Amino acid sequence: MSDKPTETKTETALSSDVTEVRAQKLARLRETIGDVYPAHFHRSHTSAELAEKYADLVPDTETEDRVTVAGRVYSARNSGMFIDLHDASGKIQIFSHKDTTPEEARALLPMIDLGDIIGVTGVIRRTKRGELTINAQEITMLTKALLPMPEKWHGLSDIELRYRKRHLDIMTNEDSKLRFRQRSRIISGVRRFMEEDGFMEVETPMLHSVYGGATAEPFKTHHNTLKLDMYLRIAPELFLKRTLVSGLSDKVFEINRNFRNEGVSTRHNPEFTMMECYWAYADYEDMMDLVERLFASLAETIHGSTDVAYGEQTLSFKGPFRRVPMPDAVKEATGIDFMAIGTDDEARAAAKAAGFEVEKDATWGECLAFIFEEKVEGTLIQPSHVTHFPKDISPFAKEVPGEPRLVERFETYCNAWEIGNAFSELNDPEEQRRRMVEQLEQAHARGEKEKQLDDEFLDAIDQGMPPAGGLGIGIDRLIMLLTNAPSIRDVILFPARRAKAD
RNA sequence: GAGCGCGUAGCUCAGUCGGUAGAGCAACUGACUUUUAAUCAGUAGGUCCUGGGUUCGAAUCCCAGCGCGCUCACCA
Repeated sequence: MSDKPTETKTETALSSDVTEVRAQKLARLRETIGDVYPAHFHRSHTSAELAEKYADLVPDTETEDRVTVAGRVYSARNSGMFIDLHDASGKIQIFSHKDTTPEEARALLPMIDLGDIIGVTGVIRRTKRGELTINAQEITMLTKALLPMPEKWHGLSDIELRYRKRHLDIMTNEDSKLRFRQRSRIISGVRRFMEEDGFMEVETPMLHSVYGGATAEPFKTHHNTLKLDMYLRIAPELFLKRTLVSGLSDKVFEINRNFRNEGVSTRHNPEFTMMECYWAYADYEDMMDLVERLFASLAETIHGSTDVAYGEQTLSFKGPFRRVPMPDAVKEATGIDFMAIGTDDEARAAAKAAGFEVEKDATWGECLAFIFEEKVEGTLIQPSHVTHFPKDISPFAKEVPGEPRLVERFETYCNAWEIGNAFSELNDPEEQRRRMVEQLEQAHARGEKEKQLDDEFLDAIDQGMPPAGGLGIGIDRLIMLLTNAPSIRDVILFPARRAKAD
């Protein structure tokens, strides 16, 4: 934002009794036990391993099995006699009673606060009420927490705090923890699917000296030694095609961040994760099959079914998805038959007559796309492929044979959001150059004077790129759908926020 | 960027008509000791987002700013 010096002031809680008390306890602990933040601790089991191992242990049964666990203290009852210890795998109860726990271990209890991380060695039993419990014999302070935990029953519910202090959100909100675990499984599921399908993962630059492959506002930065203005990439597309030209692999993909300097919303974060792939000797229909197989596989991975609940809807990711050409969809929704319209003038007139306010110089294709966005997009709830896009808004796609105004492109829609975009990639060097020059002129006319022609890309296409299908999937939105998340910020660990002025 | 809404204790939330702030959890002191949102008694904790204004008096009404949310625009 502004260029005032950024004070790296951490958001310490306001000084309160709570934090002062903890600081005092820390000081006292340092005096009595020495190292309050030891470097390592060996545990014998996680809580989940114990839950599994002792699943058949009946209530009110003791064992002689000595185990060691570690985790964060989430709650304490009966003056610390009962502690709920949480680790990443689950939780287990710790019991410290004068009959079973040595005095020196119990002496530590008053110094333990909710939120502290401790290690416990003791004997496994199951209580009368059925709770798997460790009768503590040794207790080790592993990390003293100086800040209190959020309220135990409601957790952290303030949305701003959940995004700004994600560690507390995940610490206390089970649904948030589950969602980020699912995110991880989805990302690895995409990677596994693509590799099993024969795609090779590659990494292309995120710093571009010429930005392209999409229409969007880039972030600008500068390389000091090279004395070079650079841009955070808005898309990896052109580098991936150059990789395809190289022959490194006939099937390449990349999962990584794109950056767009545009508005934020429940479906837009300035940096977002995209999976793009290019498949030599395939076309856009092959890419449709790929999308359907990928989505079904991910839904199965997460939900064990291709039916996925999102809000009030049940989305079916069982292929094949509905496939509808854009002109047909618009005709169905509005009665306007763009294929029967010959010129840009007639297209604008038809749009106007139907009550759409299109730009004065809008082309036939822009009118078609505009009406599609206005009338059709919002109705595409179940996964659908919209095919046959107008050429004038698709600079990288091949013409539909016999239909020079349309290209072999589709976008996959779900819940009215675009989540996939794919084409039969244009590889005719002369046509490619013509269309990119045209796009550049239009961009300059709009005042985007920094936009440049990517000569290195065009040079690579001159070398000969095999015919190929290309596809981009917005991974964050896909994760939203698969995890029933209402906002993109719910699936991004640390979403972009304004600097907190405090 | 625009419109609407929200901002009160560490956390979750009340706060009526404008009369100077409350509860639960967390914390502290103590009691109790096989609990599991443990229980009981007591104590402490506030820049009511910030700054102006109206008023005898503002958490409350008005204006501006900051932050957040939602919708729209740009975009994916």
